[in-house]
Amino acid sequence: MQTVQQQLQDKINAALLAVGVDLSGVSPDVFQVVPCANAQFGDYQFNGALPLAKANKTNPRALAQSLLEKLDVAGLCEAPEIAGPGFINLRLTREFLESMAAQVLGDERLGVPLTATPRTVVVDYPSPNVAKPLHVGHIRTMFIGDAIARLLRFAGHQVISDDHIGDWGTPIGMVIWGWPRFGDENFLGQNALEAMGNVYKTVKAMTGAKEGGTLTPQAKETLAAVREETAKLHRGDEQALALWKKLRDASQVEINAAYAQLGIKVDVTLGESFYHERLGNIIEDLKSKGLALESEGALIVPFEEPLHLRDKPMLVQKSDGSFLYATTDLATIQYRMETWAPDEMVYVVDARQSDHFRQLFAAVKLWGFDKVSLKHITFGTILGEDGLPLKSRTGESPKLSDLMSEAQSRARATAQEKNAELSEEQLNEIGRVIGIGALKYADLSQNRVSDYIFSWDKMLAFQGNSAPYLIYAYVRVRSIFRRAQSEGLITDLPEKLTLSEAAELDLVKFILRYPLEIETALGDYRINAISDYLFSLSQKFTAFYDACPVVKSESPQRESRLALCELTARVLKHGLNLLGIETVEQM
RNA sequence: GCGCCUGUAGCUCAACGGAUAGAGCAUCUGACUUCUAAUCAGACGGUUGAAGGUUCGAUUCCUUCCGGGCGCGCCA
Repeated sequence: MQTVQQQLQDKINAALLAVGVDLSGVSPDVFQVVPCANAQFGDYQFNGALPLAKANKTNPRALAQSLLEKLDVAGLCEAPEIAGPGFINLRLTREFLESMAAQVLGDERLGVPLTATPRTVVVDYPSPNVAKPLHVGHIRTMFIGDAIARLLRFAGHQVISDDHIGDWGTPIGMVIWGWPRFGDENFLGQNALEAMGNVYKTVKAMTGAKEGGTLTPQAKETLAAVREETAKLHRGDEQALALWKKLRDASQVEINAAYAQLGIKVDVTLGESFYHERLGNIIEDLKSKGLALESEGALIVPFEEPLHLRDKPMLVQKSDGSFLYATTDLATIQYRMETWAPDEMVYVVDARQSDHFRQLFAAVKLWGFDKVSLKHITFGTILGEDGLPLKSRTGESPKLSDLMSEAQSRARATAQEKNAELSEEQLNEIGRVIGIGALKYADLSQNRVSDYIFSWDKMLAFQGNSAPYLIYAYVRVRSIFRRAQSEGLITDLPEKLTLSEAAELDLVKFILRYPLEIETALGDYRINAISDYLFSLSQKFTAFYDACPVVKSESPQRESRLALCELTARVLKHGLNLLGIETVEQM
């Protein structure tokens, strides 16, 4: 089905054609029909008359007037109006809204069209390092990455979420070297990530020990030993490999458990180690193509463009012959191209790695993969209360597992306090859904590019603009339906709604904007467009809930309001699902 | 030094180049014998860091300056 915006757009386009205005030299997004920011002007507006007037050497109001004469919106809108300097304001008719709402209700996709240009997209997330514990700093890649994957899938794209875990670099080398010295075998079985994280932190501290600004002799010695241990692993040394496998598998179990608790779904897990056999060939290939050069004993890929990378080459092989992150990333891209031939790869990674990805993407282009679109979807850093980034190695950042259990127990306690009729089982489920949902919402409702300071109260907010607020709106609908059911008032959904109150009209109009919000969010992966929309939707529903009795109203208004409730609930549930947030039936 | 990001209400944040810059929290006033008050109605709160520029129109784009964060060859 066509969205409201598309229908209006078609009418405007036809009018533009009929008037014969010169569209050249004006950016196409100027012709977009958009929702009015302020409802007092109308529901949608067309602002194109202003820029077009200039190109056509006329005045905007006159141009808007001639457009109006050719604009046929009968059946959709009331008579259009020209306002201000030349805005054309469109107000949808009640009849149109009544019939559109029923159509959307009958549509599995809630009125959201499938993309006209499906792509195959690899989404790279969360890609944690197996040697370090998961802490709150990891939630952004998990939540944002997962939401992007869900959003793309819903839009009709082929998505492969690929967890590129860090299991072959220096961090795991540190743990392998340190394990016989500081490792706790018993603890490994109980909490692998923490057991390994402890060793990692110890070794990291040892290799970083400084005196008067330079590394101590012991630190240098340890660093050399770690490098040798890592090199042994990469050479295929049996002992190192056996220990590596044991440690990696143990931490993978825990990583998987965390994903399961958080509802993070990855399609494939292909860590760095998966690519190690390719690395030598890649170096040879880069050399033979003249892309890689020797510099200070190491091998680099230099760049001519972009300009700021001119003095910033990408290092692909260390002077001791071992490989780096960048090398593995090249291999990963090669593998993905061979295996899935994607149109796009999306890396959901902290903004601090921007330079690395610029280098990588530039190198990949030189290397010959110039068709695939490579995107680094950056996000801001989560900072500690001191305003500095959380660091896993200092161990001072809250652990992800603590955050999850705190969220769930607070949500459970609140539910128990609010509703005495809930069973133990229900309380546990509500605690889980609301707790995890609140965490996700706190992160996803924020513009992804900005940093934020971690705060328990912010992450676990249960009032106002928060997941519980949205889920509560959903629960209220379910509650109405339970009541209606018990009173025998459930009938087939009406073919068209019967709208009279301002709150009803307002709600319907907003529901019909869902496709537009999905489109906005997909534009540059701005997930908070969805959360903002859902919050406003919940506010509008609550206003309706307060103003319009449902069960106690008379037919056909009752059926119409039930339909409107159902529609709201479905959009809410659907939108929350795109964010990876579940719903409950009662709370 | 170079590069990227950022500066909006007391706090945390929104705002495809569009009309009177919006929410939440906090503070204050009200609303539960009512389809669940994890709620609602209302009040208070702004020189969008500063100055220029482009535009019919700038929180949004450009320039400069000021403040904050991050990154910059053998880590990932």
